[in-house]
Amino acid sequence: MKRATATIRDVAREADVSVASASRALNGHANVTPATRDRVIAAANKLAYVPHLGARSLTMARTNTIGVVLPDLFGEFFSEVIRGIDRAAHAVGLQLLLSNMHGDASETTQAIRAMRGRVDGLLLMSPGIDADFLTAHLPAGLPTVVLGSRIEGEGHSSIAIDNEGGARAMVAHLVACGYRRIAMISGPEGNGDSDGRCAGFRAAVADLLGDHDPVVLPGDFSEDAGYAAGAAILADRRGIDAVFAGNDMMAVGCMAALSAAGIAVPNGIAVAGFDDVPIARYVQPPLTTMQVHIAEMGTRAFETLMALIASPDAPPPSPQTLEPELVVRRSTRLSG
Amino acid sequence: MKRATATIRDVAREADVSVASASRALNGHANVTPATRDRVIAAANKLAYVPHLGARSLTMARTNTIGVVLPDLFGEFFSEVIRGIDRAAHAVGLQLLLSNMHGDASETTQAIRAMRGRVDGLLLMSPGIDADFLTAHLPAGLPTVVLGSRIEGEGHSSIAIDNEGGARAMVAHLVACGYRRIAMISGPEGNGDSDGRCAGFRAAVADLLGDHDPVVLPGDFSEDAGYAAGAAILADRRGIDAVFAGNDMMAVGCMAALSAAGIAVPNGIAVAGFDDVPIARYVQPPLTTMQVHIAEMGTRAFETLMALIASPDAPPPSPQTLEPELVVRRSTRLSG
DNA sequence: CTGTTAGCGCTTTCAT
DNA sequence: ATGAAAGCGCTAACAG
Repeated sequence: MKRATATIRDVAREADVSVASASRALNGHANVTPATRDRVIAAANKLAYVPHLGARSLTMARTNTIGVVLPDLFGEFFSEVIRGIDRAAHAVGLQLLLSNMHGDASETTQAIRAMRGRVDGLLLMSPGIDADFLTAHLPAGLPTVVLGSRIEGEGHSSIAIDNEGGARAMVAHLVACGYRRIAMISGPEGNGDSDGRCAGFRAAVADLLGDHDPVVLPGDFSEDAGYAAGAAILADRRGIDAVFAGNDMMAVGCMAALSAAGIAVPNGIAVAGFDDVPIARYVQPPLTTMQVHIAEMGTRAFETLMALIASPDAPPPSPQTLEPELVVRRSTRLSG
Repeated sequence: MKRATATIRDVAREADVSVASASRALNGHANVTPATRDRVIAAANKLAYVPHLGARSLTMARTNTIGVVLPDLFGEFFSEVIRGIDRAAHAVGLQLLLSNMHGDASETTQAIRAMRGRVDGLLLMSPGIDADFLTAHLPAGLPTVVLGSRIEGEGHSSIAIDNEGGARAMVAHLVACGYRRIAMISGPEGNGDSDGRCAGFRAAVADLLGDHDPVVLPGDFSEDAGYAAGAAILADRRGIDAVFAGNDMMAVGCMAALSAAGIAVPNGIAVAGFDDVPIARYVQPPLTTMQVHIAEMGTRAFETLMALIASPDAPPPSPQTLEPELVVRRSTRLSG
């Protein structure tokens, strides 16, 4: 015989008061006699009463939950964003409704709709999202901030990594180290991060080295792609003395290819990455990379969302940007 | 002027039908004239109607959400469990309400209570949880399965890693490689995983080597602790020819200490870890370790939960166990 | 096939 | 200080 959890009505009856009083007592409102308050508390304990938050949300039109929809991302990134969001959410007592979405944009729409009535706001990260998409698919009046993509339209908040600036910084570092012929390994075609990094790279090599037609090898952010690119460079070196991979995993793969061929890093060819995943400091040699403060992106996105929720008629929230930070390790430092 | 999202009533009015018909049409029930169905759909589109899932949950007494409360864990583990859970949940269209909890057991209680009325079931992972705790703090009738701890009491489901078996397997491997004096670096005092691994280690060295008083150095699962333990071994070697770290990060730290002192791994001293974090394959030499199928633990936990939800009066769900798998890399293979 | 009615569990005016 | 009643948005009998 499975007895379901007691409702506030059971508590009220047990304490011999109205549900109204029970509610007031349970929520610590002022207008309750200490006596009845105690009776209610006692009854609640006796019945092991646990409030039904779903019902409460309905009446209060507030869920104390924020929705998080993320693409199906690989370990590190995923957990870091969540950590950042969670840290901030936890501090103010909010829960996270997660919708890790695999698949395409239509699934994003689904995920967003599934949030209606279950969250007070939305943190959204999905490739290839723009202002039009948002106005088209966001339930009216659901505060939302977009992560990872810069949303230009008004009325939408976003926070993104400055990939372009990061790439420029890396090229500057490489140039400062004395490298003169820098190749890049790009990420997946059409990927926003990859595009930004490539653009920054191109701009920087043009500015700093006068190189208007740098070597850019195709990649897809995987270690294997990095390895292949490394092999390609070995096959047709073209004077390349440094390679800037669009992310760390490709850099790692590239280094493996180089080292398999007996080319020393950084003395033969320098290698740099982007992201600063944990592995970066453990490979041989440790990898120079652009550290992205992923967790902070989550935290700041959350805080922006809180502000949005607090004042729904807020001033136009300009897109925020997060600067990656250069981390120099031995993969680019010319020794001797 | 911020117009809130339309409700089903608005749709009904717009389509000039009752809310009942609107509801039926929207949910694709059979008993609706195609004509009215179309009218309703049209109205819904026109008003950009998005159903309020919170309200729906209340009436249906089903949330299509499962709660996940996890301790505040470090990257890899966290994201892997979630990935495993999410993969399975996504397949059947369920959402995840996350409660990553920092802090102590009382916070666990909080987190659990906060799930009432918002989820159909609970996946719970929290250090030091037992059957008593569960019966005491679980809202009545909330199906729950515990991850990472073996719950012996009846009426509760659990799924845990076989730490003891894993440790035994590792010792067996080490012995097979020819190592005879194996030290262990333990995890944090009182940690369940650590305790299991140490117990397995002790049992195995006793069985296999007749060593009833092996060296066990204190650690806390951190890389630094591993380094310190490595240094301690160097300071007082006692004939140790292999060290089994309670997790990979300590193994990595230990190897760093050894290599800093010029001791070769594995020829001077072999090192093994536990977990198979991504870093394990990238350190030099690559680390032999016990691979734990974390994502699978999540998936299986979820499936167990589904079964629990489907048949609330299920047979006694015996605690499940997940076997780690030996992954041999170069940190333990005697060369030549 | 369709509309009316009654809740789901909770909070909150509005009287008393 | 307390209770009665309305209602959050939706679905599910129950009648027509």
